[in-house]
Amino acid sequence: MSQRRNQFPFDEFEPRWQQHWEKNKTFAAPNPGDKNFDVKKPKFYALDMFPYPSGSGLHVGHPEGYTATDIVSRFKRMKGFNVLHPMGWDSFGLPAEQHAIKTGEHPRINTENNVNNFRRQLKSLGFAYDWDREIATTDPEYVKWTQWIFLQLYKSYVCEKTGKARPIAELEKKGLSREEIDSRRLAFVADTPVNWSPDLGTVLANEEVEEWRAKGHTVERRPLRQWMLRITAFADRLIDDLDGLDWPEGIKNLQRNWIGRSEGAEVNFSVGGETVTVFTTRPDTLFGATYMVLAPEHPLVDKITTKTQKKAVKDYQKVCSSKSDLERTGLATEKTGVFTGGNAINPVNGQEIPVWIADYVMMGYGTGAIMAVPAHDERDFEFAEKFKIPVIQVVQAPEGNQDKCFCGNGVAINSGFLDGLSTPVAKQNITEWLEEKKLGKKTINFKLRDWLFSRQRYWGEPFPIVWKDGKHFAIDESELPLLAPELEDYKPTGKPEAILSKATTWVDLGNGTTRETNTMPQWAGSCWYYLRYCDARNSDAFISTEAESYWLSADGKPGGVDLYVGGTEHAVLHLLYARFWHKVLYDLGHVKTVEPFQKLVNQGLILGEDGQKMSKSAGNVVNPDEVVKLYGADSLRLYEMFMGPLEQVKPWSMNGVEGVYRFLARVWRLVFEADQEGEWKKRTHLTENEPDKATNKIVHATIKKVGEDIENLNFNTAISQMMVCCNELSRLEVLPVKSLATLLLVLNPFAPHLSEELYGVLRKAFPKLEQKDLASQSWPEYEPSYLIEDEIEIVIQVNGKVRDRITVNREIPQPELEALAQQSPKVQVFTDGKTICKIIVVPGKLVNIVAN
RNA sequence: GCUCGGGUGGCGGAAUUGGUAGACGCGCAGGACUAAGGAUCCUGUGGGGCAACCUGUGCGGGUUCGAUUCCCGCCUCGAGCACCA
Repeated sequence: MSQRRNQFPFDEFEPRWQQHWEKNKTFAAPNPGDKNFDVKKPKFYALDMFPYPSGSGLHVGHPEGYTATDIVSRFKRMKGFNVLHPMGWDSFGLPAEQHAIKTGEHPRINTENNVNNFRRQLKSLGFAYDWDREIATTDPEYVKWTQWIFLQLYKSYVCEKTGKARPIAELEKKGLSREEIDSRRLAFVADTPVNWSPDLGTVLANEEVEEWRAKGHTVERRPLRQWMLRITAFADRLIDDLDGLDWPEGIKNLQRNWIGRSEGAEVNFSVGGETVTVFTTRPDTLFGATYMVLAPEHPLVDKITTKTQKKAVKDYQKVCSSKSDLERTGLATEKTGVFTGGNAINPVNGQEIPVWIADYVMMGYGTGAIMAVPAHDERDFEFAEKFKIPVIQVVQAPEGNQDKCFCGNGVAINSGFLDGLSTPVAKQNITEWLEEKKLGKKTINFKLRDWLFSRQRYWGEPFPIVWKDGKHFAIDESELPLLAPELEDYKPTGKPEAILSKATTWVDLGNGTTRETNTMPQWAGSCWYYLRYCDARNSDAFISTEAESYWLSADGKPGGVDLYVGGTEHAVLHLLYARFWHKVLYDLGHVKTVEPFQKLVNQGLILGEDGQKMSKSAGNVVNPDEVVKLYGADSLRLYEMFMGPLEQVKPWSMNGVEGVYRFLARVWRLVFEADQEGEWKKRTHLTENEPDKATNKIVHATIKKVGEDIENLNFNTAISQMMVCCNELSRLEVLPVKSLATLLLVLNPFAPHLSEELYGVLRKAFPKLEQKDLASQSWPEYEPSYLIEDEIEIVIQVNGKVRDRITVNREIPQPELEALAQQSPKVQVFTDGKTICKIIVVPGKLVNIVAN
């Protein structure tokens, strides 16, 4: 490749400005109590989802969201806000540990290297972060407070009356037993079936299983003693509080769906002396129940099964237990099941119905048992058809509905005292009836399960817990942080024992006391990092009351972070977990907002140039370092914002980068021109004269448009407007510096290096200009009168089609305009011989003549 | 199957309390400058037609003086969820 000459010396001035900002701490945000804190300034908290510092470095998806928040942050600063715009590292995680397994090197070393590389890359893009607030979830000082928050969960329970988290000490005062108290903690131990991977040496979350299997790891199900967090106690609030948030509707729906609230009733059936409770959302169809199904693992199956069916039932249970949840539920396969031989008595009419077991009923949802109403449930219908079980209609579908199996609302029939009632009324009536007879009750069920919180890894926060005589105890807060000991090797044992159990001297505290050896999942650190940024160096508390009140003040809204930008991949993980922790901290009085993130925006994925997802195997990965080297940081920033709407998925294009690079070069050449030797020399066409009308118009239209577009996160159209402005200024023979300086000022949030560099030159040459960096200046006000034209162009339509355009005075009276329109020869071609029946005038825009 | 979000030139995209479709950029074509241009500048660029004009925002209807925008019915792409009783 031949040598290419840069169109402007970004490689020289970009690093220089980055050092300038770093040295002057230009973007340091003062906290309440700090010397330069101005209490009159409103705050703005712009947050990026902090990255996991992987070994492969930044990819172009990171700067997309980061540039968006950076532009908004710089803009808000200019608008007089005290802006919190921090960055940090989600630095616990499996890859660093796998590196350690291979090399024997402590994961901290690998993590630090990666963090250093990420920091270098981010700094090379000129983001206006307050680097004094940088945090890493692996920092001992950070781990300390993550563990401290865990202890708050451990020491809390949810009051049944208020639904709020309360200190566990209240239960101790009431004299509850140790067992009762432990069973109510927000952080508790339970034996539960989990996904265990022997070669990874840890349990995995359900949603991680597929990913690791695809990479060739084995994952099996087995019951293990695990730490859980009682997120289910917050299910209602996690759904209800979504309403007040400025989040994409799609993400809200994902969370609602994930939490999965459904209202219905529990109904008790009697089966051979035992009571089997089922959950249904359609208690109104109780008269139509023609059989019952238990999950194969249901504890009552053995008691119910008759002798003759014993073998068939056992065989079926065996087949089911070997299937994973995914195999059972993944592809909608044909219904299977086995009759237990037992019969249940329908409480509403005393009829006997057969009890089956089938794997389409899950032990983990509801009560693990259902009443089957084949006439009004598709799954039951399918099952009943296959096994020749009767179908009884109990809901009359509205007129015209021909479905064999009708699942909607209608009118109850064949249902005794419910007959004639509409579905919602019937539901209510039967539920009241069941409650009266103590045969059931109104119930709300959730899909959400408690959060499996322990991992058997090394590279995570150890639990601040010790064990003695089979009981767990919190360690004293003064002992935090509790750090993991050094290990000889990090290889998994292959047994479902946490890897920290290898560190016997660390584990064994004598007197029969041992440490908990599990560690927390990566989510622990990301659950509260947005709080720590507000007061990152506080060693007395995870956040001070003053910092919390100021930075998270919400002005009546639920959430405190003003803008949170990141990908959709965390929709039901991080974003749900963080909301949960925040609510616990709220209940316990540590924060004053109910929600953490008021406004959330998801940036769209950037695809490769080929329209495919970027991946090493596809060979379409774009390296930001490479782009910065060829075109500069400003070009990268500007291109990623110019590609299209922030939320949209869009493909990369190097030609597109070239396009914005040319635009920046044109801005550069408003100030500089190359002489014979190719050296950049300041141009002589700059003037202190007042701009003319047209120049004022475009410049002030740009101020207005760019400001509004930034507020609405429409960066692509803001850039387009600045291009138009630059093009117009390029055409001027004499360029008023005043206009140019304004363009540079509005360009500054987007292309901070180039704009500062050029402004630095201007302000030296023209002492009348503001003698401050652009970053320290105020956002300009636009002058509305400059935007008004005296002469405007009016479109003239005949029957809705454009036939002519005329230029008229802005204040022209309507009758005169109508007359002018009709006089147009081009219009008359289409109106001749026709009757004009109507003239529609849109002021300032068009005239439509209706003729036929 | 359900939920959400899309479908506009050769490409990324702009415009919707209904009012000039295609801003801006890329690409392409022609020209200028030049020893040279893969730099820069100028001009053109949805399709058809020499032209006047005709036509055009996934498809089919509707409302309207006027629809990319609103309504009804489809097709299609992407993302997520998926036997949740």
